[in-house]
Amino acid sequence: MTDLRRQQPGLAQPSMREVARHAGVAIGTGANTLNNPEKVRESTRQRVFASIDALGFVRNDAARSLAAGTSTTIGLVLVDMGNSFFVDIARGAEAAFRERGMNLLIANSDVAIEKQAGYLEVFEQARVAGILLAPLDTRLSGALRTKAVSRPLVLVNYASDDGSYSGVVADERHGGYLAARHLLELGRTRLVFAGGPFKLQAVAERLSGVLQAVGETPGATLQLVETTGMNISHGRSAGVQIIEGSEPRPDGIVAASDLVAIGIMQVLERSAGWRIPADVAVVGYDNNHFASESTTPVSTISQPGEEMGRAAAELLLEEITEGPSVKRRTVTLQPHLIARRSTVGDTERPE
Amino acid sequence: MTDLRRQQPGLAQPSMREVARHAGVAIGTGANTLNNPEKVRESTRQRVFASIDALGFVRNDAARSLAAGTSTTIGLVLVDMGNSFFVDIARGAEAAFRERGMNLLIANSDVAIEKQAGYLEVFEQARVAGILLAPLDTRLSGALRTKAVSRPLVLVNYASDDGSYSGVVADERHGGYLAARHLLELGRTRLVFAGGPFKLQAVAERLSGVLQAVGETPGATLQLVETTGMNISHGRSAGVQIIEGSEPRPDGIVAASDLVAIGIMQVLERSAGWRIPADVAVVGYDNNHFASESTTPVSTISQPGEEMGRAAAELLLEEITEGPSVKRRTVTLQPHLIARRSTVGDTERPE
DNA sequence: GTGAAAGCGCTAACAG
DNA sequence: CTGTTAGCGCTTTCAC
Repeated sequence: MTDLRRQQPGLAQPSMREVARHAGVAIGTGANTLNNPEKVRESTRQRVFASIDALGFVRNDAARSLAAGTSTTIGLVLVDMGNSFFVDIARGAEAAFRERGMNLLIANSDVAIEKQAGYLEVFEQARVAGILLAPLDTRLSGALRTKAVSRPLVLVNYASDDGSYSGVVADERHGGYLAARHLLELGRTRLVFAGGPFKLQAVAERLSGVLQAVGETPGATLQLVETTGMNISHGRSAGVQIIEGSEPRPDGIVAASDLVAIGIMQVLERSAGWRIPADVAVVGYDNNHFASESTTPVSTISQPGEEMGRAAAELLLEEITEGPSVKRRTVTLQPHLIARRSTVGDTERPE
Repeated sequence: MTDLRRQQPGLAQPSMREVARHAGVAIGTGANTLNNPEKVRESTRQRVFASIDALGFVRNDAARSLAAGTSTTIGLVLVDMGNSFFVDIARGAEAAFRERGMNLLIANSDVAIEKQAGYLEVFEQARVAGILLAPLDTRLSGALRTKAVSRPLVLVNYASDDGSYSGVVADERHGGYLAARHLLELGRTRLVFAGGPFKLQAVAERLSGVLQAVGETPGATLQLVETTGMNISHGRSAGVQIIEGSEPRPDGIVAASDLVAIGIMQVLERSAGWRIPADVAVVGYDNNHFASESTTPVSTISQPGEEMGRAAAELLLEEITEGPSVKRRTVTLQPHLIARRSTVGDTERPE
């Protein structure tokens, strides 16, 4: 720790044998110093650590995990590192593993199914202690069935269709319900749901929650605007459709993502001069970090990303500890509403 | 590939020995089938692959890398996965390594020096082929000098103070120059530079570029507003300072980050009613993904993140290939200006 | 082409 | 407590 020397990069690493010889002990004692310090006399330990420092020894983890048959690293295959929701998941999982002394290594599959498969195999081959997978919305089955998956594996943001993996998901339906309910409670009755494609499971569930809320409210109506994606540009075209839509004008919009919400708001305000939230209130989804940062902060449904990461980590640790006989299950976490100016106007003061 | 069976998770993995026995060949032949296919007769190879499939064999990479003394994975220690600039770097590096058949594993140090040190050690112990480090702006030296770093290591977004590591950086000074130059060319003469703290190297360099541009322009003036950080809230307080600042009003603002720019814009528009860009034009920095997505898209200096990742990957591959004798160097990449509505108004149509 | 054998660096008994 | 030893699963000569 106090030693500031730096190894010449590329030099051969000293082995435990060399450390042991340098310290004048047997190799087994050297190993015990690292793994079972209580089994080693204080003075011996000091000597060994001194040698470790002096030689710049770094334990070879490939050898360690080969011999011990265990690993202390966890692999996380993330569908999209550019999405703050998944970054939150990673952060939550990392914290949970860190508390157990385990390390989280992340691979970015970048919405490419073959990268996802490739990194799963990398982690398999590395014999990590376990794998966390935040997969693409579609075609998970293909990815997982193509190759043998023999490490403990837990899904995040995806429910295993056949119950063969534990997983953590957010209650999308409830999120949609919350969003619509919020608008209805503000007195809005002519709602629009915008997003898509509807075949995406998450979108379909959010919509079903919206439908439930609308159904519960006499006099409330719902218009559907399906988009081909969930980005800001899709939001813009949804905005155009809304403007050109039938009378009477909607007074509340549930967007299936914050990006869609922002795109819609830009078009409604700029092209049509609609005031937000006076003329129309807008709720987004995801609590993307910029949703609070746009000029009109967007009310949104916040996904419990960090909690989901933590919960997934707990499930995986369970599976690692208890072995394959563990009871597989899916944990559902609740999202919550964050009301901002796009629905409640200036009454809500951005902190 | 065509086999849909799935291993019981947790079952013992078959070894090459078992595969070889199953295929009726010697273990050495099994290894050759995988590593030197040309040395194995076609029919034998087929048999071995069939056994691999049948048994669900997954090569143990710990054993492989221990025996071979080489690895095919690269470690990337990222200071902040939540920052799209660093995500771009990761993406660029990943692509470059992928082309060489290497895998990129990412660790998020999350702006915590001890996590950075911890993950560096994880990668060291794993004997990865090389390490890419996007460190904290400050105190790099401490992190790297505390522990022996013996794997090839290349820095991203940081220049090694003593030239002992290769690295890739963006030309911050030029970025600052571009931002100020843009405002000056639009006829703005009373500029403000907002951001901070100024002791951050990147901020200081951006400022120096701004100073140069202002210095080159007769009649142009510059006012400094130092913030304690680079988030949106810091931008808001900078906005307040600007409003309360001395007459005459500034007509152009260079913010040291997009977040600061957005915070400033929110305050100026909402609290003071200044029109952007009519009264005051604002340039941000970083091209954060939401900069283009806010209601008034923010002109910005775009960091060449992906290119930096690629370049860093190339440097690291060089170092891995040529060994420690390789000539260390720092590659500087140029940022570029993206003009959006916050400076050029509606003449620039957001696509 | 194929097979046998010697480690890679470490862990985990077990014997002193 | 300390030292010895037998592998972990794979790569890699080197004979056959």
